[in-house]
Amino acid sequence: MASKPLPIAKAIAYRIERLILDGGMAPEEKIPSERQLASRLNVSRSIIREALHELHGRGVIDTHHGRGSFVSHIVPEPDKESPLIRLFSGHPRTLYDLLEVREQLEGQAAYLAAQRANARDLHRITTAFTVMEAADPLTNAKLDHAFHLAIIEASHNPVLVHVLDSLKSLMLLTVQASVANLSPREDFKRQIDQHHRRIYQSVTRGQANAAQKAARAHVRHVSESMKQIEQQEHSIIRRTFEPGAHL
Amino acid sequence: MASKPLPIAKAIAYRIERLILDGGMAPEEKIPSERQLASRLNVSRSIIREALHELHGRGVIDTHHGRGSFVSHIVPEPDKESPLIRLFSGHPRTLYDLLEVREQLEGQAAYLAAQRANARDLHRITTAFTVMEAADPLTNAKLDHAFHLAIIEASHNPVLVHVLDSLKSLMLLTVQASVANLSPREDFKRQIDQHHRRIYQSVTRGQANAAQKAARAHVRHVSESMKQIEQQEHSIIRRTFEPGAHL
DNA sequence: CACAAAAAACTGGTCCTACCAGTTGGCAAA
DNA sequence: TTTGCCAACTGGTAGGACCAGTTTTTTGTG
Repeated sequence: MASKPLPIAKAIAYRIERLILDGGMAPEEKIPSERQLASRLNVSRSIIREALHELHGRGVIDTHHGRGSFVSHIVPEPDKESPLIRLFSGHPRTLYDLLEVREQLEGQAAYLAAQRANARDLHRITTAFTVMEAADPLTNAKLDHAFHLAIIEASHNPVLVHVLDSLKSLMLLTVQASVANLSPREDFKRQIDQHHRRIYQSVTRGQANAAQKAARAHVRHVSESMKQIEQQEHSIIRRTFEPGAHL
Repeated sequence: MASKPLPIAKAIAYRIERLILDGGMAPEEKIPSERQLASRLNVSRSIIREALHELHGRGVIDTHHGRGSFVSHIVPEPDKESPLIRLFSGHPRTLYDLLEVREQLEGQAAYLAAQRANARDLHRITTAFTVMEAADPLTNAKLDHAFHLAIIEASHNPVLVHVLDSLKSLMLLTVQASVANLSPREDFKRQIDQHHRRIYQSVTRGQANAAQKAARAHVRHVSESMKQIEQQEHSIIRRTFEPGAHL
């Protein structure tokens, strides 16, 4: 009694989930089109559609007419007030709680990435790093994020990917502006660059412990810098948290 | 601007769900055949099938080849609990990804608790610990959870509390059974107790590093024990995770 | 050259028809 | 009566045709 002849649609749903998990797909990432999946998995498009509907029912993906299907993220958009969002907005202190947790998780991500990154991961990390290094400080925010994301995904731990994504979207609600204010300082940017290089080298060389240490130091440094900024320029961060703030 | 042009399949899924709920259909009750529904609701059978797949994904119905679809006997409670979370359950590998993350965060929680716990925190931790130690192994699960929760909350980091709570509820979906199988082993329980004591003492004495180390070792030990169990008793865990498995 | 409009090339959404594959129940033959 | 087979259900799969949004490319201007 090996196993019951599982219906293909269910099996396909399961395989697509695996594609999402093993592929280290981040939330909001686009899933191959129905026709692509159909030909790639050698089943009819009907089956793919049924499988996708099941996954949608489970809350795994979201589908948009004409655009495609996307991996959903844990923390729903700000529209549905998540208890978290409400808790966090308005309490600057929580920002540092967030960074405290991020320090651990980014460290672990770097650690695991150093151990598990495959050729494709290393290529993506290298690309992100070189692009980021060459870019001007203004457009740096997204590239910085891309670099960190590449490392996180290279950890091949979907739980880590999703948790850090949640934390990130929480931070976006609060800090993005202040990071931008942080960046221009020449010395600060140079320190950040040095951190990034240290992380990059450790990961690509497979030095797990060094990578973990570097990533933790990086987050901690950002956190402490923000604390200083906050003390110096009271208004900036506080304004960001103002109820009406829009980013 | 009444409502967005909701896709027919989604609308049909909603209508069928209402047929089930408003119609007061009992669990195990057969719902009309796909062809019947199609003609009665004036849509193609494809749409019906996609809608039914979505309902299956939500756990509302179960479908059997040649027999029909039936209202799921599991309480279709308006869960609202974990949306994307369900992606993780059903993939054994993710369990260890989860534990991997938990190891870090429980460690950090213990570390922070050792630094920040106030008198009230210490009292709660002590109470939870003593109660747990005196309890019989059967009712241990909840007490164990209470103990860990007390420490996590003593970290005074709301982010940490929330994230670990999410992970915990994830694990409950998957492991509870196997942990129950794990618990009876006398030697295992004794080891666990020793871990708990080590964590307890470190936290209450304010030894942050020791607390962190102990908490990490604890989670890692649980994880490795489960791996062993999995190898020994292939069928138990594997069967639980089988795609077609119904629990 | 720059830029906006049009067109092609995507994406998912719906319908259809035919056929395969399990399940059930009734009817006929032993 | 009992056996066994054959419809007539049920869901499962395939693939084509077309509609309806989105994105990208091309093209026709200014």
